[in-house]
Amino acid sequence: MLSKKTKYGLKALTFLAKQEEKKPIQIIEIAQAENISQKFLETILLSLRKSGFLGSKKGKGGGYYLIKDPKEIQMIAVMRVLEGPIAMVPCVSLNFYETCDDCPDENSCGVHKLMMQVRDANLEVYKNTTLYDLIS
Amino acid sequence: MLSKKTKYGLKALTFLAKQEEKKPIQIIEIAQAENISQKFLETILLSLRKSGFLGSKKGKGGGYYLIKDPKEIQMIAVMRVLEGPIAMVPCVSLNFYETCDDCPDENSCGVHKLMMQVRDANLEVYKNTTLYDLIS
DNA sequence: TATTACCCTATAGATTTTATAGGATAAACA
DNA sequence: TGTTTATCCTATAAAATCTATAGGGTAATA
Repeated sequence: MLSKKTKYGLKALTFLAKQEEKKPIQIIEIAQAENISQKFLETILLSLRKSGFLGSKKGKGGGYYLIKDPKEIQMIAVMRVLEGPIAMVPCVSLNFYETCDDCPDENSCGVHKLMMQVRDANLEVYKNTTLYDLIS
Repeated sequence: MLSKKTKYGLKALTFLAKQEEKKPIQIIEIAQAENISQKFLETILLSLRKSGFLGSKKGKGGGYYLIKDPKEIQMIAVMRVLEGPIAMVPCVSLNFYETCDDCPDENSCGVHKLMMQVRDANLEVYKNTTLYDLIS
């Protein structure tokens, strides 16, 4: 299952990407438009800013805005920040690799084999999709 | 993340598929070979039996065994039983479709668009992989 | 300096996952 | 026929994770 965090994060990003002007948008405006709890969204946007996707401005007229062009934002990077590793098991993760305690030999493990294929299929999608693709 | 239930279920299935003779194998033997809690595995095997993947025999000499040839067992069916829907959001699920309360229009929803592609990529893998592929 | 709106961490509440308990049922075999 | 063996089945406890909120801090604007 996709977490609400990821879902809301993606919705916020698409909302910002759809803006004509690139001026800051308030959290509350995004929250209302996308039916998201404002406080929850606040923490999500914060992590997106810390990850380099968003910029922010404080005070009156403040809010969040996209730093990069939507065409330059790959879903693979967004998903890793919001949802975590692409792989469904750590033993096939490219960025968060860990051995399984219970598994004596990865190469003869059927789960490993299957999950490698699943990982690759997902990587393919996320690498070839940008934020722009989601709004067009 | 892949749940332990799914991981253990897949391991049990591959263990059974690897058997030369197709006589019943006791839960405890699978549990020990694959480092799984016996009682937890018991509930997993039960659901695999109820779903038609396994047969069982009670009493001395009893245990679980595969009903079909590993080449006839598609991962798509196994995954749906163990892990649930393939789709990451109900609004793109083929078998468990539900609308999102928060989303006024699926067709203009970026999350929907992305998750359709992810679903299709995963379906492709799970449909084209059999239990036999995992042990060979 | 008052107001606005993001910053940040901790933690409460809800849900799901993981695992166990404990007896019921059925088959094998002496 | 009675004992042993091993699955059947449901409820529930324990743990982990996800979702959401609280509540004050900080910086920018006017």
